[in-house]
Amino acid sequence: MLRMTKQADYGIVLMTHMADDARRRFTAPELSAETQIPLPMVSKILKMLSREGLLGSHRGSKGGYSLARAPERITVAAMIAALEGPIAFTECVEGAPGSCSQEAVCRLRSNWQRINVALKQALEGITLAELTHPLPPLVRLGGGARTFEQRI
Amino acid sequence: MLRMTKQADYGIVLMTHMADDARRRFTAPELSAETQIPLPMVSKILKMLSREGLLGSHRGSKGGYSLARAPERITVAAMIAALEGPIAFTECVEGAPGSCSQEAVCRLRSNWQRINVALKQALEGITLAELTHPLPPLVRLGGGARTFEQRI
DNA sequence: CGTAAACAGGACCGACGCGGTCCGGTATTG
DNA sequence: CAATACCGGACCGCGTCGGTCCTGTTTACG
Repeated sequence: MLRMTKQADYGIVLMTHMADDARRRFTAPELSAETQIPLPMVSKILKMLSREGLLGSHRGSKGGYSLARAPERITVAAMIAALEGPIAFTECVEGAPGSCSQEAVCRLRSNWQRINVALKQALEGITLAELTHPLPPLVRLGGGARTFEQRI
Repeated sequence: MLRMTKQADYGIVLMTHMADDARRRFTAPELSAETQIPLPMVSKILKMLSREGLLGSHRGSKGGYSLARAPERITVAAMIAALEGPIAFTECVEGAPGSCSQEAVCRLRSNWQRINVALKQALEGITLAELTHPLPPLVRLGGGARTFEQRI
């Protein structure tokens, strides 16, 4: 568990595919054929990404979608947030203060927030450009527990 | 989104409460009263944690649950895993090789695995003992993006 | 100017999992 | 033997996810 939705997964597959030819304009049918993801799904996801400003869209015949920014400037965090809302480990992290009845006495909240921030920053540290490399030489995630043993 | 289930959330609240008095034996009704979590829910969660070996249980009158190990030796990762299964960002990370049709051509898998490992290690780096401190002096998560910019 | 291609918006739907409850059984204490 | 408490599992409503479809509207091209 603790996994992201299939929509976000698909979305990242689509974006990665588009990043291979960053200036090209892709139609939904093309992307469906090239990624094997069913067309209606592709269409739905591209619409969301476009609405969220990660893709530019051009209507009409010869229309299609293209990356709104260079792949280096699109983070994994942004894609996930666009497709499944803000990244929040627990309800109390996401909600406005007061949404949790235990808030006053809950010692966990600050911990969750830290974990959440760390996860978010990890995902913000990975760009679409880096995803295009099968075994990226620089993935901004430490490989060992040591990496996380830092004082705040 | 990208959040853990309420069961895991509750479970960690319960465990944290128990860690306050690590050698005490708690009954489900007691814990329900002390945490405001409905009894049937508490009962269900404690059963799971016990089955997974994080709690010891004693039946009969004067029975109850107690921590199976010292709070320093119980990680957040273990609790989450016990309550909502293995930590897996995407299906392809969790499933046996072959479960994803795109596997051969998918360049993303290795990236997901790294992200997953990093997340897992972050959660493994936090112990129940640390959760009992409202603002723990040492939470094993970097506070800045720099922390993650390390070569593997 | 008409037609085809393609995006836009949103309704719609089935299925599954989550959150939550309840019950019958068994072990332990006194 | 009675009370307490864990154990296993059935059960259920409801929301969300995954997925489809339909009705516009915009644009290119002949």
